[in-house]
Amino acid sequence: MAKYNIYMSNVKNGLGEIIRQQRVTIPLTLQELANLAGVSPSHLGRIERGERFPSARILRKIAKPMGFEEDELFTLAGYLSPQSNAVSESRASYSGGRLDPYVSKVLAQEPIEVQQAVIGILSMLKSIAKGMAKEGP
Amino acid sequence: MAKYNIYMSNVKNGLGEIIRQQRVTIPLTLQELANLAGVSPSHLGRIERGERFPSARILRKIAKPMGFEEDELFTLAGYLSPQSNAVSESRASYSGGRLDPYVSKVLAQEPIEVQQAVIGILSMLKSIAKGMAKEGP
DNA sequence: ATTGTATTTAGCCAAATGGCAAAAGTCAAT
DNA sequence: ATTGACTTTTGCCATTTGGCTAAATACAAT
Repeated sequence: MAKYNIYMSNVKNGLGEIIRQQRVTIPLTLQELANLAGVSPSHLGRIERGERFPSARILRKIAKPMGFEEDELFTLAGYLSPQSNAVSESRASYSGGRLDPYVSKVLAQEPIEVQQAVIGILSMLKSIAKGMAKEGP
Repeated sequence: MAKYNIYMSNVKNGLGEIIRQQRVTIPLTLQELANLAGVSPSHLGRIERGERFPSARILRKIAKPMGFEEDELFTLAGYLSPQSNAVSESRASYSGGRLDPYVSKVLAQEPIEVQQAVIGILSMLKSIAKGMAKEGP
């Protein structure tokens, strides 16, 4: 019987499973990911099978090798801030590289293809707008 | 001088600042959030000023009182899985309530208003599509 | 089957987390 | 100014994390 089963019991260990699934489909070995992330492979292994709860620091470290920019995993950040800061900055509109949480929530409801179609449309609109700007308003 | 400044030095403590900002704009006191989340206020305080790195377990706990469903904060999950499982499920296209990370990345580059305009357009398109479906293909 | 190599898991323990209780600020009302 | 109620920070320390090393386990190739 495992030692730290307090949390393993009914929690179904979502995060660990997801990380492992992601790592395997990349694909990477524990050691490779460990090197890329600067974390020990044994610790990663234990995280994946739910025997450890990684700190935010560790999550940060593994985010990039898993396919994301520095703390994009903590777009959380954006996620954590429904109405507050991002919009109320001095330069009123720059997103600071974060995704508005409401936008995110709505989009997440849609099928993947729709999500991707949306940004396809966006890029078309932008290119059109660019063309218009060249001609003048 | 603070004691645990190893990480405070050049990291600019993104996560802590964001959490505090979010908490204050809700608004909640440390104690209130602590009660709601089932975490000690002192620990929360230290997290906010970057003296501690919260574990994933703690992040989960504070996510809901900050305004999100159970582990929505760990839409991370969705975030962590660029091409793998979400799409390759049997029901080919349902997003599972997660946001495609590429989509997220692209959108996050845009100003907040653009992000919101995008979902505005999406909802228009959907309502149009709905109307068309009623008439027949 | 056996050897060799790559990958994962377990043992150990220094270092960090996270809770509790007490101290230090804050601030309004008297 | 002082009291009082409320919020944040600090000191302390049991528990947990996370790295290092060694032991299992998996898996080819011979």
